[in-house]
Amino acid sequence: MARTSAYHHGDLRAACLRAARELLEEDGSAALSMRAVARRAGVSPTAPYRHFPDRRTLVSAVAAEGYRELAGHLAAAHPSPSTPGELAAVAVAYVRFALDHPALFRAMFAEACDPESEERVSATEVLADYVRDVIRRAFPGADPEALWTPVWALVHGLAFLHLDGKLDASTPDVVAAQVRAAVLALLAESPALSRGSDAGGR
Amino acid sequence: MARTSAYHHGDLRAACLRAARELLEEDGSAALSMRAVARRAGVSPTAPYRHFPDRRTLVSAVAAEGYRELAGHLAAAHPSPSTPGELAAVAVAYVRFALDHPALFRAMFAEACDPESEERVSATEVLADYVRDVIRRAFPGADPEALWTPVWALVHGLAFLHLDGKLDASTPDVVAAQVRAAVLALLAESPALSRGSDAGGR
DNA sequence: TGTACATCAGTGAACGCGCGTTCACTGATGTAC
DNA sequence: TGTACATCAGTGAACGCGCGTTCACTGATGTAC
Repeated sequence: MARTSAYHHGDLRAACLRAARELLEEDGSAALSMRAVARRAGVSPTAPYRHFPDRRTLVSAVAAEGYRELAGHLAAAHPSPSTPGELAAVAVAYVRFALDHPALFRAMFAEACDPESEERVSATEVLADYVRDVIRRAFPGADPEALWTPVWALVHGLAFLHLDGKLDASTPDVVAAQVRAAVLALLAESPALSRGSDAGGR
Repeated sequence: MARTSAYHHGDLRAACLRAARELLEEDGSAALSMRAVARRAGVSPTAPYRHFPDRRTLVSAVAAEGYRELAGHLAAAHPSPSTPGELAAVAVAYVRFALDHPALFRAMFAEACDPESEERVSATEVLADYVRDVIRRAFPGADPEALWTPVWALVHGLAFLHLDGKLDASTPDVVAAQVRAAVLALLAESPALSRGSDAGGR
């Protein structure tokens, strides 16, 4: 953190990202404008352009931050899940993240995104790798390449359906139970998948 | 279709919906403004307000139309799927619909929606009922209540991940193969699910 | 069949708004000598 | 240690824009008698 005069902000880039996050969480993606960000960062309307060439870039940077945060959140739920039950806990964390940060989650996934933001692309890949890893550990007997897509899709779909009110999301507990049940229903007893799952107690 | 003078449009409501759909498909949800709709319908900027009290209502009406269309599209893929393979075909149709109408699909699912639009809510329920029905037929031995959520979530998640470029969506065939594989990987061989699946040849 | 009138579906001007972005600028910082 | 100057990160006025929505209005339609 730099010592700052009133004129030179010191770390405007970070302040912009923080402001953007707050706007997103408070009022949704429509509220995330360059001007609003500047306003909230206490800076002239054009100052953010020193750090982000345009709005797209800002949004991409926020989204990338979101991916990293999500990854951290999943890891916190269980550092190295190796049973369907532990995997379900990670799934619950994924859905919870979406519900706790709806606008951010949508910015990360549900908005036209520019494929050119390498920061964004690479952050996505980190997430995909994480999923693959979890699969490998939870289902050592199965082909991770064949499994990671459906598992991610299942969890991702649960997140969105809850987010959009298509499923009951009235309390965290209800959501958690639903997610756990859904994951286990599809994963727990399939011989194609669990071949090694209960041997893998880590 | 009513015969119309230049002044009285005749069926402006329908024309607005059509215009909104086109704007959505051509330029995404940001392009769907009341004024743009009016412009495209060849009518003064405020004429649509005769039929839709505000923008939200218009968007909800478009989304509701989308749900009905999606339901029709699924039914067209297979009228009464009763095996995992047939269910997979329906899943492919679901994802295809999303990729063919990305902005519409997002308007239907990925945008803050007003829960007060009964048209919208009831259209969603039709869709949910359809999924339940499919499950009942494809897995007569299983509990449909326990299954319809994860199955819908899986397919829905596949749709979104493809839509957002997180999975390879370069050609329809690639997508179809991926979706089929994902659905079958999770459903085909689970004893908890397929108990009746291959007896149901219909 | 003809007329009076209520209703309905449009018009068009106007409101106030916030937006993204450009531009020429200026104040602060740090480096070379 | 002191000065000259390049660089950098801000400012603030201005651009043109399209938006949602309001309002008082007017032209067309259809119904009652």
